Amino acid sequence: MSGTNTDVPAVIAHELPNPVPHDELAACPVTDLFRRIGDKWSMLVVIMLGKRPYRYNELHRSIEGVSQRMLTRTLRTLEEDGLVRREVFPSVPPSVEYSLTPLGVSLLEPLSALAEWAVKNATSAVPTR
Amino acid sequence: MSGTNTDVPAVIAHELPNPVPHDELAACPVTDLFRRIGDKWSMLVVIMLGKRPYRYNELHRSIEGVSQRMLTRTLRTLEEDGLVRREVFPSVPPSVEYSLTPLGVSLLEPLSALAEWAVKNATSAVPTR
DNA sequence: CTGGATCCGGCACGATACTG
DNA sequence: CAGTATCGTGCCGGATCCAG
Repeated sequence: MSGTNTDVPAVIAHELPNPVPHDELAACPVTDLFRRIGDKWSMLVVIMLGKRPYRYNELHRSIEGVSQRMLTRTLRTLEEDGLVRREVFPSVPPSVEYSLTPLGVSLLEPLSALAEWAVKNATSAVPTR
Repeated sequence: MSGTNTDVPAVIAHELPNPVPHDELAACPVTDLFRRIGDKWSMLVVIMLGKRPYRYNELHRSIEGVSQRMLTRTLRTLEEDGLVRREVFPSVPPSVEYSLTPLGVSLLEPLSALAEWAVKNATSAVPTR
């Protein structure tokens, strides 16, 4: 059973001796990560920006389905988390370019591994839920 | 920049010629995957079950923070998606054991890659958002 | 022990209108 | 072009009670 697994780290099976000091915080880093990029658009944007830098409306048109509001919010959050860099070029029509930071690029690799899995097993899973 | 990346698939940059036939469906497999396991507990459960099979309350105690409702919902969904297998043993106190299907095991690998990334970069990212 | 049923608050998300 | 402001809604998710 444990023959071909890749030595899953026991980062989840931690025990919390103190039943959460103040309120409740990110239990484990994995949970925290998914709370940040596990929303509807974040990883989409990350993978897009992994191919090349994009401008705002360019992204908006490419993703097709995201609202301006959510695209802006997603980009802001990713920027705050240090995954995306925002560059403003003071041209006559103002242009803003978004790109991945080194941290974002490093995230791209495990993320695309997941993406590849999704593509592979898209048909084998239940299509119509 | 493209030296050490793992050849990111262009699964996202598809174009939808028809602006969604009926309602709206899973745009791309990646989005679809995250809509399924991108919730608060799914990948937690998958990673836990990747270590060994668990019984219900065993899982409930291990994850520490999940409610019965959400644990049940999560397990049901994962089962419907073919990632988790549910076995009922008709003992005197009824016992149910959950384990990963082969599909679930295959998902575990890219998932743990993401998990490792999260652990590595947990400190480098913004801790207090 | 393994859940199901119900109530309910918060927020993720979309649509629309407006701005510099 | 690149956003911001506001409103409305669905459903995610927790707490609690109930059941086989």
